[in-house]
Amino acid sequence: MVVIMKISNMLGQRYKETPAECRITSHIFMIRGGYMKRVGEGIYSLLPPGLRIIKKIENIIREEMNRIDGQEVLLPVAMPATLWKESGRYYSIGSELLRFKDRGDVDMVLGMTHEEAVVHLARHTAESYMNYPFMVYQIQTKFRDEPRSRGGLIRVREFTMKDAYSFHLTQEDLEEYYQKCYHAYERIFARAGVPEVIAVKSDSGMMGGKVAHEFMLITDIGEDRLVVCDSCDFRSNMEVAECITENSSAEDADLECVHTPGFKTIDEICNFLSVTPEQTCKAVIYLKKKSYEPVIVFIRGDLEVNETKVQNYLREEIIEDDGTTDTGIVYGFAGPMELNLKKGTVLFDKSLKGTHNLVCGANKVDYHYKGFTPEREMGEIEFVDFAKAYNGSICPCCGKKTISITRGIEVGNIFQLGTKYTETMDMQYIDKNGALQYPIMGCYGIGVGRLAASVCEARHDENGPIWPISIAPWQVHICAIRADKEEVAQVSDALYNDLMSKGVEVLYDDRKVSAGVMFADADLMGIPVRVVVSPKTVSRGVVEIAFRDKSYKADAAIADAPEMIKNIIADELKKLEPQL
RNA sequence: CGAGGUGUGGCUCAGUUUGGUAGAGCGCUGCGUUCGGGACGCAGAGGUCGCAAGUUCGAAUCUUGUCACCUCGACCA
Repeated sequence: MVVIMKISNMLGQRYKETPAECRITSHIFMIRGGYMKRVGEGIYSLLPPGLRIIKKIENIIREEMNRIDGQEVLLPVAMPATLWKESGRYYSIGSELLRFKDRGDVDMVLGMTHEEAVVHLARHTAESYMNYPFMVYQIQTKFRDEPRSRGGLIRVREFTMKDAYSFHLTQEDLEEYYQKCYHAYERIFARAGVPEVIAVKSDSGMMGGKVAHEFMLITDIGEDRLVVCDSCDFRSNMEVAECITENSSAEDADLECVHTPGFKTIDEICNFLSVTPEQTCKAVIYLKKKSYEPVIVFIRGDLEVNETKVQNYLREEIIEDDGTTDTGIVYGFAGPMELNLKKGTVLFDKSLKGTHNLVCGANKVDYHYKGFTPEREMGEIEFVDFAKAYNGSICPCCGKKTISITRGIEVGNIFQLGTKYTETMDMQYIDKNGALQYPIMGCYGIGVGRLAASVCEARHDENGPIWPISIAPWQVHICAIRADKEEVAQVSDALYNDLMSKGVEVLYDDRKVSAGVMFADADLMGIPVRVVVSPKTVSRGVVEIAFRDKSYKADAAIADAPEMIKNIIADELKKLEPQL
């Protein structure tokens, strides 16, 4: 890695104003600071400072993957579609998978993840049980043709990802290794300067498998909604978090059909009939994506439907009802009783279980029922958890009403995959008894650029990023104020050469610009240790050493400065070492 | 893909309502003065106003189409 750089000949410009297209902090600073430049939608070029951050994060990840016996490999970016046809994902994945043809008219894809490629690599290579377990990983470019990229490096189409794949003989062995990887991830995020990253339970989506965790940085700009308990360790992605509600103590009442002219929404009904949303049962309507058959979810009026749970229950995708299908539903007045569905599925959320005396639609224009008690009216019905957890709902772990909802950025994930890919792609080994078996897989990803942007989100002030020293593009930033003065140039040149010879990474601002410009740029570069050399300091025989986060500022004799700086860097790096 | 918004030098924007042939600040080049928190003066370079068609004697400005970007939603292995 290049150790030194002078700003006077470093490519890149720093901007005083916020570019119009940027909204979030990390995007603003990484464009303003000349870390990267946009090329197309969700596609960026990296300039030296940006690339150096990425490389440093990669090295931390590499060290931690090696610690848990990972073997680094490199899988291709472009590959023949046949591999993806084998696993079936060529057909099941939508247009996020970029497909194209080569000159010979052969179907090709750009890798958006590498399960297929890694199984191709490992099958017929690990044919004996004695080869197991093993883990391979790569740090490679991925391309996902996202419908909407955003937020600078937070969500892009082309990005660098560390992806690891482990292969095991038994589920127990996978689970043990999964824990190791979980721990390695904690070390990676701590070393990258964001020890506050938490693991949450997550949906395994279409990756298959059962157990999965996502590593999240809590921040308001995060795209994922998280459910965390303020009383215990419960942490989950909204997609899979169980919603537990408390029933009101309402008594049974007689069923009564009432005239509710034009009142369709829960608010209107509650207002008109003087009830609270908890005393209503609403119908939320979806369509099955393939068949366009309606799916009606009945749920307590104050709650929202968690669509991921519905999809997982139905084992197929649903979409919002766009109103173009003749479903036979009386919109605004749909209810569970006398529901005249031509086709479709009716589901009940468990928030309705054990409730009494609710208001619900009567499936007749301008009419609702009062006194609806689901189990009395409907007889045996299956109640399933389809609701979104909410602030103050009951924690599934400790039972207290201390659930709170926050947002987070997913910086990494780990999955227990199982045999989905080894089976579809026919990867087998011979066990002790000579029988053929499918190995069990786990997979583990970290988005490198997204992690860099996340660190910037978590570590900045109003003037720019404050990079943790472990991933800072350089460790030390020399500001030579009045570099046109002979004595300043001499001292700063000497310091720069001395630090370089000691292996310190130095960014040297040797430009003949005003102090204001220099400091503003230094703030944007966010380098943790700043050394100021100026006529004032030189005349006193010192240089000034200051931390970017303002936690330290002191003068050092010119002769002592290099050694002192070296020690400071060692100390600061040590602070980021995880406590095993 | 749905709703809303925006496209004018490298960057941030004004000018569009009411058509008359393009401006400011920052940045960039040169000279001089200044200089420990985005200095100042003077002199320069740089834009067929996203693109296309139309209306008009004349279009950055009006009409239609199209493309791109931003925000919210859908999607997200």
